Amino acid sequence: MGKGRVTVIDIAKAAGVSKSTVSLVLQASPLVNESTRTKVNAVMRELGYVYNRGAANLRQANARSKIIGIVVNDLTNSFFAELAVGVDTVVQSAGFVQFLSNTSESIDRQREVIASMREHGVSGLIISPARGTEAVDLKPLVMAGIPVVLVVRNIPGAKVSSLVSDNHAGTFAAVEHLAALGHSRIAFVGGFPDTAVFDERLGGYRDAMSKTGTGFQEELVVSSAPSRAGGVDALARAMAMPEPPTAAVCFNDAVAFGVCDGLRARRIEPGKDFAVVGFDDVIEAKTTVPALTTISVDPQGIGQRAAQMLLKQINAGKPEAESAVSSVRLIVRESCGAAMNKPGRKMA
Amino acid sequence: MGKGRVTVIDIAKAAGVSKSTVSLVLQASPLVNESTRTKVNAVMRELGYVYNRGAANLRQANARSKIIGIVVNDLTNSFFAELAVGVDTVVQSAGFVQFLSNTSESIDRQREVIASMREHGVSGLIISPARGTEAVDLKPLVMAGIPVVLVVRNIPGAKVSSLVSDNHAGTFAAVEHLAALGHSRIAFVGGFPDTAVFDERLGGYRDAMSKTGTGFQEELVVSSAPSRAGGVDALARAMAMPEPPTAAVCFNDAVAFGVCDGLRARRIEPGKDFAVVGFDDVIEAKTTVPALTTISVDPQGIGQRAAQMLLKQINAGKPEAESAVSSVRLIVRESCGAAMNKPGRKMA
DNA sequence: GTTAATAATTGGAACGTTCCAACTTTGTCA
DNA sequence: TGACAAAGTTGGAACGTTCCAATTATTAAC
Repeated sequence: MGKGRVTVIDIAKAAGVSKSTVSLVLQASPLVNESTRTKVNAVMRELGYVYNRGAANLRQANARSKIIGIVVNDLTNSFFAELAVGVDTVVQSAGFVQFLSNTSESIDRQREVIASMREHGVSGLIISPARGTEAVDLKPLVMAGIPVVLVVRNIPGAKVSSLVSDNHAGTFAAVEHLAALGHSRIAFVGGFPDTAVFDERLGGYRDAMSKTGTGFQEELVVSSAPSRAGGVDALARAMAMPEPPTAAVCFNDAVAFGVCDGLRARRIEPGKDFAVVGFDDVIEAKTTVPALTTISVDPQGIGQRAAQMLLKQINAGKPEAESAVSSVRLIVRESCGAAMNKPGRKMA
Repeated sequence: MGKGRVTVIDIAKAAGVSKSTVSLVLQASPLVNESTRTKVNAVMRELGYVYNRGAANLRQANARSKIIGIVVNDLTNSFFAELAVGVDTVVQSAGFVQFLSNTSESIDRQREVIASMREHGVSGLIISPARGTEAVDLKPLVMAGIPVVLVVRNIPGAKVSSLVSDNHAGTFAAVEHLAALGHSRIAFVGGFPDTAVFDERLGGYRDAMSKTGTGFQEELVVSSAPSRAGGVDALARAMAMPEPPTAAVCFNDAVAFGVCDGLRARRIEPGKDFAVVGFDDVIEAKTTVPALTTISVDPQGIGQRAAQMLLKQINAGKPEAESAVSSVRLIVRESCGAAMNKPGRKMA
């Protein structure tokens, strides 16, 4: 039981050098003699020294800490969990460590969390903003020169970097594929209408419906919470129409799973009697039955790329905002009927 | 663009008081006059002051930082994502912030991550250890007096707190339920045999099989990776037996989903022709079709309780190790056949 | 009007590190 | 030999905060 913690001074004393030398060893400076270095390192191990980053980056006011913060709006959604894993892999290998917090779509919570991270001196932030976040909420961060990368949801007017999926292209491709399979009554299912992501995905759907000649019809858009339960609910409303759809492009995979659940409950077999396409390609998508046709956005990849963008900004010194769009691709599996013998043209 | 960051001294100067007074305001000390407090607060807001925790907990060597670390072995598993959310809710409301890292079952990574957290001065750690973690790996932490709560997996010999589910009781109840429904060939499916959790769950299964009179048979234990894919694989091996099982108690929900997938691929309807019971009660369990009968362990609840245990230790000062078992209960849904008319006695 | 108690405020020292400029030692060259 | 450079090493100051003991201002009591 050492009384206080062991410091560089203790090490210096025990190794018979000055604290300055110990500090140089810590920073792997080439200035220090090899034999001194090994001796100091030995003493550090022996005394169980642990580096105090707090003290360190108090002194070096210029270089900031080795912490990056990541703020997500719903960690229980596996999309974000995977995104966090992607971020973790790259920041970790750059010697950073990650602060992760979950806002549960609460703006207040988000404000607290970001404030707390600033207090801890994060070098940068990766944020998937809560619904309703405005450019002004990010103002203090850019004023302070803290690099920020927005992911998943962009915020117009905020002068920060962003990395979002090509939502428009995703749903566009999904509709084209379904049309090629012979579907014409294709619904757009799930998601909250007041979000940018919803607008983009809906836009891709709308444009593709127009282009393929079937035309866009407002009634085929059925919104809901972007969750499995929301999917079940939305499908019920869709099937209650006078002329129900034969296929659905879903807001995300969670909704798509819900749609499949709802179909089965009605004795309609997804992939056979009805085509379903998701969005995100979460891990479960390929193992579920029927395997889900979906738009792959590679959550881990996005996390990695966002982390790289952030590190670049941190190292560059001046935060040069940069906008990137992560490309997506359609992964055809069973739930759209393409992998079966015949496309799902016969309806219940 | 302020040149340097704004400090208490800047605030003091602008408000016409001393830095000590500003410090007292920061700590919400009752010593300071109300009018002074409001003036100082106003100035802080005006100048955009942000508290420097690094400097603060450098000075107060006794009270440690307001950071708690959480280390999980697989963040992509939604069980752990939910656990993290549970931890977050309670530590956040106690004014702490959480460091989250993912080890991906790598012992080396785990060591790095823990070292990094120590450097940042975490006040305590919640750890779901990577496979193969030994008591000696935690030694430095207990030596340093850093409170640790192990979750999910306990490590014998480590003198730290732990919170694990009552695995034995869970599988025991599952078997009893299936036996009551008329099953006798009940398999235990999935999981890696070299883990404590596996042993405990298998133990509950074994004891219940003996008690119900059907007896324990080694061949009915089919291990695999604890994932959806592992479940598909294990089921294939189980159905290849001369006398295949009519029911399965699965290592966890992921495996159970895989088993359902595998059954459907064989045109066997889970919940009707074959009974499936999972373990964990992840969110998807109740919305999937058929809804999964499972052992509820409430991941968020475990996270919350672990966080409470940790905070208690942090506040107590001396880390008094405490072992808790989180009780579980059987949630009967459709996949075991109980909610249907007849239990699944007719076999393929 | 003096003393005592209370309320509010304050300057300096300390926390553990890094930076800087200065210093010592050793080696090289004219 | 003296001058100079190179290689290592070093003490003190600084970073932004909190703690402590001391100080001043205010009120209460006699």
